[in-house]
Amino acid sequence: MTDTSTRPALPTLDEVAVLAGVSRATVSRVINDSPRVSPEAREAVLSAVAELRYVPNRMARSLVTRRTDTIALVLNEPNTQVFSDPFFASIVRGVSATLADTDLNLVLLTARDEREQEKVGRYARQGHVDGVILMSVHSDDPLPDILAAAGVPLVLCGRPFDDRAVAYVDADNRGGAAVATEHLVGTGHRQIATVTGPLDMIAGVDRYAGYREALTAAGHPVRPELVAEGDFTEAGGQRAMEELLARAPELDAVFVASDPMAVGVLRALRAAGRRVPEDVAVVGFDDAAVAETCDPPLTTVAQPLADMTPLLTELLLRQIEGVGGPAESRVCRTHLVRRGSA
Amino acid sequence: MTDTSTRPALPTLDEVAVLAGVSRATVSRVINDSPRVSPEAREAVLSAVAELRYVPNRMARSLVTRRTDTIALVLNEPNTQVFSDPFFASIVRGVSATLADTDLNLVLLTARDEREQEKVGRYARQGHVDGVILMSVHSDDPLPDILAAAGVPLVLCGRPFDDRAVAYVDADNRGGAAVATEHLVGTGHRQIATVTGPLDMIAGVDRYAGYREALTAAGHPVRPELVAEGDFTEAGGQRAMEELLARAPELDAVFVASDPMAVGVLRALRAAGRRVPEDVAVVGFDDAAVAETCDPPLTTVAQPLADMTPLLTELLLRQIEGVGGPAESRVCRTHLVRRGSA
DNA sequence: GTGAAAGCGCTAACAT
DNA sequence: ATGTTAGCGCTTTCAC
Repeated sequence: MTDTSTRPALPTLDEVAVLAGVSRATVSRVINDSPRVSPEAREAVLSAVAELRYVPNRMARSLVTRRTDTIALVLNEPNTQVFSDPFFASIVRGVSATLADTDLNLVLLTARDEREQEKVGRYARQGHVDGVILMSVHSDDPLPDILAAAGVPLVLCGRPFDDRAVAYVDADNRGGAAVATEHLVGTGHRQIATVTGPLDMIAGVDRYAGYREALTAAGHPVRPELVAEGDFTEAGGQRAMEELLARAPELDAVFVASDPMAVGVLRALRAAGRRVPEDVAVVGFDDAAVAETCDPPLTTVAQPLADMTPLLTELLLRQIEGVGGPAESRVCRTHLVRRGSA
Repeated sequence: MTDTSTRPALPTLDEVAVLAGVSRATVSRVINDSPRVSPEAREAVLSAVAELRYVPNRMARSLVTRRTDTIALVLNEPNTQVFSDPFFASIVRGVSATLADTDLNLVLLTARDEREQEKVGRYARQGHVDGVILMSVHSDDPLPDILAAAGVPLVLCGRPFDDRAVAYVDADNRGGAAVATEHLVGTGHRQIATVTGPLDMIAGVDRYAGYREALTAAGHPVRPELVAEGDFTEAGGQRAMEELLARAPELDAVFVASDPMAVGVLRALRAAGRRVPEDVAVVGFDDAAVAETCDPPLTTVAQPLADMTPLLTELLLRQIEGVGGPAESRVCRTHLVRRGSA
């Protein structure tokens, strides 16, 4: 009995060629759907392929084509909770759905600390992937530079802090936050507070900027005691809201920079005996599904995921194909979804 | 100006060799940490490598070594919520931590439907990875067979349904459930119900088996009206508990097959005016962190993740190295963690 | 339409 | 300790 732990020798192109009675070149043409093959030859090759259960060796192919036909989605987030973030899950699902009918593979890479970031950088530089989609970029993220320096096609999911020459796709966070705040202004509120996202994330910064912009445009002052920083989690939202209630009980509305935080905000308001929306109006952002489950359902600014995920792969593929000039970015329009009585 | 969208030509081994004034073989030896290199030669090569920013081409290397130094963690779960499952997140974190000090790469692959499963199978067969860890295997999962047939080293995270010749790592679900149930018997309870996991998952089946085993051993009958099937989610647990309360209000204890479900169970009990643990004793399984957050903290059977994740990679690497005989499996001991007053 | 031949960048005997 | 040589399995001109 031979060693069963050794991987079986896989059939090669030549073996297929011999069995089909043609040359390696012809087999290669059939495999790659070249039109310059006679029906008989194609037939013979295909049946040989089937008989031998032949699968092309990607390493050999990549060595000459310089393509791997796989792209990486890198999750660059130190804390563990990335996975539980529905935004993240939606992006993964969206991108993988976009790639479903192509022959491109998608691999997920995590980079929780500096060591893992370097590993990811190396992985990409070594030619394992044709391009990278990078998620959740903090201000001090070294990965964009590493990858850009290595010439690896790159698209960020989320606007980078400094407006460097990197392609990205993002929601119009500033505009969406402004619309949300304008809505509160328009419904007659005057003491409009905000629970921001973490201000070391661009989504947090931009949504906060939109809030201030809308207040200023409406002639309202931006009062520091009406601003509390959250961390995009339920618990963080609750904590921030408790802080706001302690500092400025006179507030009559809140723009919450994410819907999971809004869940915590509602809990804090309820605990404090404030009624929503009669006493305090609340508008969220981001995850319409979460907003829907609130009681009462929350008016929220929906993140246009259906627009964003196809764009991510589209821009990346364009870079990989090498068409067009400099890396291109896109910002997707957001819109207010009115719900309940807010 | 040349085309900037084209990837720059990367330096090769030969260029390093020329610059260092040695042969390619010597460069290769330095790169691969061979001891048979003089200090001077090593020095010269290393500085040439640094100067050219040389990175070995993995495709070329893999073509000859037949190793990619990357393993895949495949998430084979149709529904979206995998990502939000803390068990899944823990496994990913654990495996990637185990691999941190090695030079092995870890890629995550998702397989949500049959099409994606085939894609994953192809990816592995084409030689992109040295081995696969497969998570969340349902009874009809075709992936194990596909991979096994292709001779791809494979370790399942979770016992397979049929006891096929596949390596796996699992917690002692049956034993743990039995211990949990014995604990309820031992504390004087007589009407011990259970909220099972989904019975198309082996973890659900095994924990249910342990429950019955313990009851039978104690001379108690297994009463169908005391059994309700959940789906490992909070909402599912709550629904199942409501069902049990309607069917058998006389119950005085519940073994809940997962801690997230236990959260729902507690909610249902509270809503029904039942007090825990005075009126109904509850014991959970699986996620000690969740059990800890319950009010009061839940007595639970802890999943031994710290044991399981290193084993997953260990067994896989052993297969990859080709040492030892047939694929080896391991079941990790579970233990009851007493908390609160239950 | 098809085949012959030349590599892609690397490792691994085998010499020396 | 170092260099020479022969491929790994595939794509791709270039002839025919």
